[in-house]
Amino acid sequence: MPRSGEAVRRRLQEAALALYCEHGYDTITAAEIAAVAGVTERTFFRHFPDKREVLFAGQDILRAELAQAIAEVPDATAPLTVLGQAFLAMKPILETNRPFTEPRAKIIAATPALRERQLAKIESLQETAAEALAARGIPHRQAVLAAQIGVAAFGLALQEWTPNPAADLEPLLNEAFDDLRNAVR
Amino acid sequence: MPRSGEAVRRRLQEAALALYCEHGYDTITAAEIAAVAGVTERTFFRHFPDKREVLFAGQDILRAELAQAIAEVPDATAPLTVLGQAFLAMKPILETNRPFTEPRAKIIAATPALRERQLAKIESLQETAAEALAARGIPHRQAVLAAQIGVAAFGLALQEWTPNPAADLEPLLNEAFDDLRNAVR
DNA sequence: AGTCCGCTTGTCAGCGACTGACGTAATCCC
DNA sequence: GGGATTACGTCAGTCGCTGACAAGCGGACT
Repeated sequence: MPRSGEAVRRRLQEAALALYCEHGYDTITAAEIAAVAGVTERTFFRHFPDKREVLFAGQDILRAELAQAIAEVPDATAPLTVLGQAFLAMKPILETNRPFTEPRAKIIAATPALRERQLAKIESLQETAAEALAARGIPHRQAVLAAQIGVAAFGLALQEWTPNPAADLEPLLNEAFDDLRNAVR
Repeated sequence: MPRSGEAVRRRLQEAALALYCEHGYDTITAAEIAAVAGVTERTFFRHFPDKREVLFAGQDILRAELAQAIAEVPDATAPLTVLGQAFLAMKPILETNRPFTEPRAKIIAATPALRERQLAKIESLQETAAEALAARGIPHRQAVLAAQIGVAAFGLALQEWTPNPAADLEPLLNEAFDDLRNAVR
């Protein structure tokens, strides 16, 4: 695997995050990001398919981790409890990326184009969750529905966890799942 | 109100739908759509903010109808049953637009950029549903959660209703809500 | 009737996102 | 050490989208 190019990629991500934060997503051009990273606009688009995706790199890793976490949950029949434990198992990864996720969330919330992309990422996360649940023997439709609800609860918990440095993920996650269960009645 | 311009707008929508269907979203340019509609590319972008939005016009109307339907549901404490009845009340509107929704759904499903936009529209539908529930006196967080689940069930029912001309919406809706309730346990 | 006004559209110039083709320097592998 | 990847730069071009200005058109007012 090419060890080179990885450094450029990281520099592009950091430059993009910093510039987006300071000047807003719309006013920053891809050429400017590339210039700060010391490369050309063309190589920016070689590393990322478009100007938005530079903020969503690592989503593939997250999906893979979630799939593995779901597969590794010890036997629990209820799909939602499986998801709850799987999400909790991803805590270390989330904490590692924490310094990036907060400014990232701010720009995304302030930029409709980025919010759209994020919704697409969330949907793909739902799909992998559904597949991972199905692989555990849960019927297709039920897996899809549980994934939808579970990911929604996960997002709700993250939404409160992200801007709050002192908060612990576990109680927020439990609270979100409980509220979701109550909302159905 | 300008009665003129409305005809151009409709022609643009129909031309876009037809061209997208036949040649795919990506290969069709805004100028081509405009040419078929008998106008210039510039006026296309005067009627629609971007190339995607031409397929999602009328979403504002749908949101308004949903808000009104939720407000008009006779007293029912459980937010999910309110939503169920509200969705059912929108049946006539959905059936009116039916000839357009099926080809539309096909292109959207085949085009990631359009799928992203649709997810954003669904999110805005969730938000209006949450607001309408809150206006009924339902606590904020509970309203948001119920809206999330309810809209998900609605989308599930629509997904089966759209490609099936003979299907009735009501049983599909009930089925979706029931499955969702069961998925929580 | 004539004029003024608001609205819609056409035209033009221009920026930024993105892509394909081609050349080049560094790196890897034998 | 030479050939093959690999990552990048350069160039040219298309398309999405926007601002500015002018032109036509109907409706209102006198």
